[in-house]
Amino acid sequence: MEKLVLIDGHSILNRAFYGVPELTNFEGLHTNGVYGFLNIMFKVLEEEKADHLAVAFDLHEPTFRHKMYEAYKGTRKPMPEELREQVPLMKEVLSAMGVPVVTLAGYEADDILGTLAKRMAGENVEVSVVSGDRDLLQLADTHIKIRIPKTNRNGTEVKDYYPEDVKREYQVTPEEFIDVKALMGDASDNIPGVPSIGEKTATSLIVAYGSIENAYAHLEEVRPPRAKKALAEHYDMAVMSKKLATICIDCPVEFSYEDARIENLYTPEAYQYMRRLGFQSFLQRFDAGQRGCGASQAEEHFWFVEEFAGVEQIFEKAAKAERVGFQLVLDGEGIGGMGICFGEEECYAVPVNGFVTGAYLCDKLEKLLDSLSRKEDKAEEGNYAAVLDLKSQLKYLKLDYGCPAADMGVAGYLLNPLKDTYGYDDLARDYLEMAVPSKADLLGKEPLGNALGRGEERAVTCACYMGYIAWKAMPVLLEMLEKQGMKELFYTMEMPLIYSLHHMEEAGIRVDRERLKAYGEDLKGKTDKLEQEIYGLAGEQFNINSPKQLGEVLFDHMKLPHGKKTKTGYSTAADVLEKLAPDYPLVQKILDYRQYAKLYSTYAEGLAVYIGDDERIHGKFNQTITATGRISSTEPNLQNIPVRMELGRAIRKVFVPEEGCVFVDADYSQIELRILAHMSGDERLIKAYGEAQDIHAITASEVFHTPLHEVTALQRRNAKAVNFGIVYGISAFGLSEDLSISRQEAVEYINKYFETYPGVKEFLDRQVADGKEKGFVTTMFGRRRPIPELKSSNFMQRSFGERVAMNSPIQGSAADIMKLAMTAVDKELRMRGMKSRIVLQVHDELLVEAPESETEDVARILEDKMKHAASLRVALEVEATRGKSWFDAK
DNA sequence: GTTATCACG
DNA sequence: ACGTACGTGATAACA
Repeated sequence: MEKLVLIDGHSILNRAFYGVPELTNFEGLHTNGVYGFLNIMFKVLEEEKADHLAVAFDLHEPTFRHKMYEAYKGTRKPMPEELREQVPLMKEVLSAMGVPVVTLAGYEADDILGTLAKRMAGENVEVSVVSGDRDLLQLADTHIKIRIPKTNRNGTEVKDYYPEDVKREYQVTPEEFIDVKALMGDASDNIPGVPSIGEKTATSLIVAYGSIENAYAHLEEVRPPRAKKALAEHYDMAVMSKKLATICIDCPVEFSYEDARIENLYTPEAYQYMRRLGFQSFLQRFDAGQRGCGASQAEEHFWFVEEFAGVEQIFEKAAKAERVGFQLVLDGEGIGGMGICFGEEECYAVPVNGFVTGAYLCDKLEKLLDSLSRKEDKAEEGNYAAVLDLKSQLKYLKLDYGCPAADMGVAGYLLNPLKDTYGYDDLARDYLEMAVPSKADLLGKEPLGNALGRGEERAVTCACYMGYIAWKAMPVLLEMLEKQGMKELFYTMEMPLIYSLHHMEEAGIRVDRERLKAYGEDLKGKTDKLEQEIYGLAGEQFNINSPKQLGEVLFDHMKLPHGKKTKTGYSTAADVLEKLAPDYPLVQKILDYRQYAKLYSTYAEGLAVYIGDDERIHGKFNQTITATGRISSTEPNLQNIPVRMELGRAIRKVFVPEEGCVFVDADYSQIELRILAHMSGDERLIKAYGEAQDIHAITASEVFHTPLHEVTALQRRNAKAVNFGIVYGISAFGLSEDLSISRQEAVEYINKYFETYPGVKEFLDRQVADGKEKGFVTTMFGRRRPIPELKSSNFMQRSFGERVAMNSPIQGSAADIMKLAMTAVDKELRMRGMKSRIVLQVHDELLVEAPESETEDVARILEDKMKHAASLRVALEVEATRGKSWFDAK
């Protein structure tokens, strides 16, 4: 028997919209409803093994049943804009998949579903109706199953109703269900019902009499008296309600069962939609052959070359090309091969094999880049070598400042820094409108190098794409950078930075293994002792690291007053516990335990595994992660080593320079506030920096109209908090939380600040206004941060967007300046042939390991290059210190 | 894989 | 009324 699935379009889209967290694609289009809808649809189709599918939608014009009832109409909540925009989109996506979208003027989707379900069930077809609306239960029949998706925390579960299921849950048959609903009414469907009759009474009446009409015929017997009276007085209303509640099962809808046959949902058109909407997880459903467009075309010209002579030939030809794209295969042990491309029909996958070693490939690539940069008829400056993830290749490829290779991943990052990855598949999708399989699609978790060594086709495809997409995307990306005013940023800031970061990673930082071990053992002792004391005070043993268990012990068992709650239970965050600590020694011990446990697991234990044979940690510094342009640090994170608390700060004693060396540490003093002064052009703030040592005190003096030397510690602290708040995108709530003052007081502080520095207010307002208009904000150097949240109708989202609009230009400009400074320092050290090396960057701080003899020069270079990395209307101040450990250098 | 917490600028 | 400071990454617990 054939199976037909009918979906209630609006109902499922609505359900999906509210069940899936906010989701937008790169254009800022809301996509969560469509995403959730497709999820439900795919799930149902797989479960049902259905061979036919159709989706019914309401038309927007008022429908028959509603019109008839206008007088009683309550106001239906208007559809939020974020959902409204997804309705036509949803229909387009379905059409692209070849799924019939059925509508009928004058009828609701319910009626279409009812009609089609009954019609097809009569034709010996098994029907499933998918809807979030329980009204549909009246349609349940032997061959009609009503399916209602429910979202719980394990995802979506679908509940099925045949007539007997309806009876079990509601005590009435599907037919009788109409009468129950008519009696009780339904505000959201504009069904008035009978006053004073609710669900309970309605059900019992229908269970007893089977229908409204029959109950009325036996009016004298009807119990309770309240129901009898109501039915007697409002019988007309009940009958009218029944008409409204009855779904039409014979409306004149045209429907071709054959058109609803599921041929192939995974069409090229549908694939384009999935890409545009950013639905990565659905892309896998599309087979390579069905992707269409450029992909298969290109694959015809993908070549596998493993013979030495063949590889030599490739490099010969490449040297004559006007543009080359390449990427080394580095996901296994060492170099596994490369992908290289220099024309639509010139894409090669080369494994390491025999004479073609990793060293050989690197040598050839280095020479190729050199020869390309010398060519006289070269195309535009720098536009002839495209790479992906250049930094990771520099370990093998000895390239340095001045090399013409341009990293297309970094280019992609500048064009949209909000993405997670910038692989060839991402670039192909976003900038070439090509759908290509990602490395994970082709190989899963298997290293590409291994598969390439065996000459597997999937590996050849992957390696070729690495070169091909770099090659093909380059002109597109560069043109977009140019148009968006980021070409200079790309070539003069980001490309050179790749080498600075590589040098820093290569240098690594020395760590005293033994001292770290001792530090860890000390912490272990402290935590063990505290653990026992906590069990003693709590009167029970539990896992202190589990917020759930801790919450239960503190707030359920011991009945301590609880503060905030998280969605899963009580909050045990530090700020909550700190309020309790003075009154409960146990809580103080828990706070201490937390601190020690954190230091132990994340720093003592966590760092140890990264110490290499050279006694150094070579962490990664990532260039394409943050939304604002900052660098991020991973494996391990060296940008969050403790400093604020004494015990934590001590760990910096294990970061030490090489014998005969010292650390020189230089950090910018309040760089973000200085940038604010510059970008806002506020004369008073600029003047303050011209004179000031202590900007927070000056701010306090001006905001509170107090002579500078009379500023109290409290006034200074408040001014400092306001300064921070301004940089973060001020909000009265945030400031009041931070200072533990009332919202009203916080508002006053902010107002006073803005009165004092009106230019700052204008600047911040302008960022928000510009951001709303353009969809992005920019740094001093033209770096963009898109802010789709500014368009949201959700207050919280939009407010977030406004704070981001105020913060990003400041944080991002500071990041830009530090990037310039880093590169300048690194270049200078190298140009002078010095041994000193930058070993860490912590946003506004550079740590340099310097031979004793170079110390003074290094300090001068750091101060000079950092101060003069950018020219602002206020001076950039840099503080340089020295020490025999990172701890001492602070 | 997600959540809560906490380390840094 | 809504429920927040901006930007990160690592860990442990828990589903």
